[in-house]
Amino acid sequence: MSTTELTNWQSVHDEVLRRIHTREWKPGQQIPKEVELASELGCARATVNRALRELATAGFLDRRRKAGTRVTLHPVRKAKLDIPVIRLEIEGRGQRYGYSLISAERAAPPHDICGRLGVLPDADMLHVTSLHLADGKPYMFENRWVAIAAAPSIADADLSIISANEWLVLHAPYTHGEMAFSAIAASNSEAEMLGAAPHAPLFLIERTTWENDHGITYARLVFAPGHRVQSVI
Amino acid sequence: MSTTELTNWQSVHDEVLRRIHTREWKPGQQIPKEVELASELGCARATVNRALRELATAGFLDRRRKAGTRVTLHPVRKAKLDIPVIRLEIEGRGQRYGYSLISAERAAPPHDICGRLGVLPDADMLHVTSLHLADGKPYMFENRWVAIAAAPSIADADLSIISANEWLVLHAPYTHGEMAFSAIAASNSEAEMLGAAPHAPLFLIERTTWENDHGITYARLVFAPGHRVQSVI
DNA sequence: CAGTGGTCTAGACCACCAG
DNA sequence: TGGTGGTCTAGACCACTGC
Repeated sequence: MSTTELTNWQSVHDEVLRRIHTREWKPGQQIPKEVELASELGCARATVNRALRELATAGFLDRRRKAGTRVTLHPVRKAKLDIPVIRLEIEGRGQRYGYSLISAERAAPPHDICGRLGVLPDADMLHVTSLHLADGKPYMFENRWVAIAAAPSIADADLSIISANEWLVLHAPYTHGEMAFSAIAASNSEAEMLGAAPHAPLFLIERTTWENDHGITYARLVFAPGHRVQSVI
Repeated sequence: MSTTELTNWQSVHDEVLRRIHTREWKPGQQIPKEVELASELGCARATVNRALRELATAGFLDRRRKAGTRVTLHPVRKAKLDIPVIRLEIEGRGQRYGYSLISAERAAPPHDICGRLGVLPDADMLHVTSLHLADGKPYMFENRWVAIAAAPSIADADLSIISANEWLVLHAPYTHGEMAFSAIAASNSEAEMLGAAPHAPLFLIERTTWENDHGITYARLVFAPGHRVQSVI
């Protein structure tokens, strides 16, 4: 079938993807085992393994010991979304980044924040609101709660110079987190700050991060009208 | 340092992540080379390589030949987002899936669709609108354009039984695509169909897919009020 | 139980690129 | 141009799981 030998994992990867795509191997169908493919293509089993493993992670193949490898029936495509620091996101568009702190004060967390982060109602927390600008125009309004216990030195940080977002990235790495996208109607204050009409549809990102099941921060990011988040599939 | 030997790539992965996280290895700092780590941890270089490669893909490490491996300065976290077929998305929540075709007719594509998909204005296209239901309630309104040239047999499909979404997944796999999220105000027709107030903020997903730089379909998916897309970081 | 994928190893060669 | 990561190989043992 193949006149030339495929001796690197990328070409094996591409060849297998081609066979899936051309329906030579149909959804649900079992494909040759690693040893067979290796001998057919003229390479080591480890090479085939590497290629098939990547395809399995990408959702094209289902692999199970003893049962073999099959083409996924309902491929669940995975979108990959890069999440840079806001400043870099804006600068990456070739725009000038601006930032202005609105408020920063210690306060007891509201009930819903406690639930999200898993902290006690009497926890010592920092409540920060700020506005991020692109080319001088409002870009995003940030409303954030930080558990001081998880990042004590933030109490000494000058958040009028560095955004809480960026400070946390530098000083309080998280082990895992959640992100949620939705659409909301602008509140009066949000509308005013972002230069939007009251009740205008705004894009909202909520982000919660933990350090080993220890809540660090919850951020509510409201974007100016027209904001789009793009992703490659 | 480590009393026990780490002989599998996952433990090496975790150990390296631990050192990054505890600031034993600081952002920007160069970490030991593969051979050194391998001998320190008591495993083969390939094992270390596997672990470091995964960490680099995840955005924690920057690796370059000759320059060595460094802890990423501004880690760009990657959100992973699963994109199942709508039916499975709804059933996955334990809800009953419903579907109703609203319209399906051949038509010349509007100008903006031509641009997005890269097809000619006189291309033969199928315009499909439909409503997806969860537990009998409106869940998402789908407005889709399909290039018939890219999937000829869709002309024969009975789209009142199987959604265009699902038909395409089964019969016209794509090689790559784009997805964009945003917030819009409900149009009158959208509001009526989704049971929302006029001008209510709605969540919009636009999805465009290609097969080797050959446009297949553009879909505009408007979700019922309150829709959230969640993702793990 | 036996077959398949998952992984580890030791060694080798190569590609890239910083110095 | 030499050092570092990227990859391939042949062989081995193991873990899971369908039969």
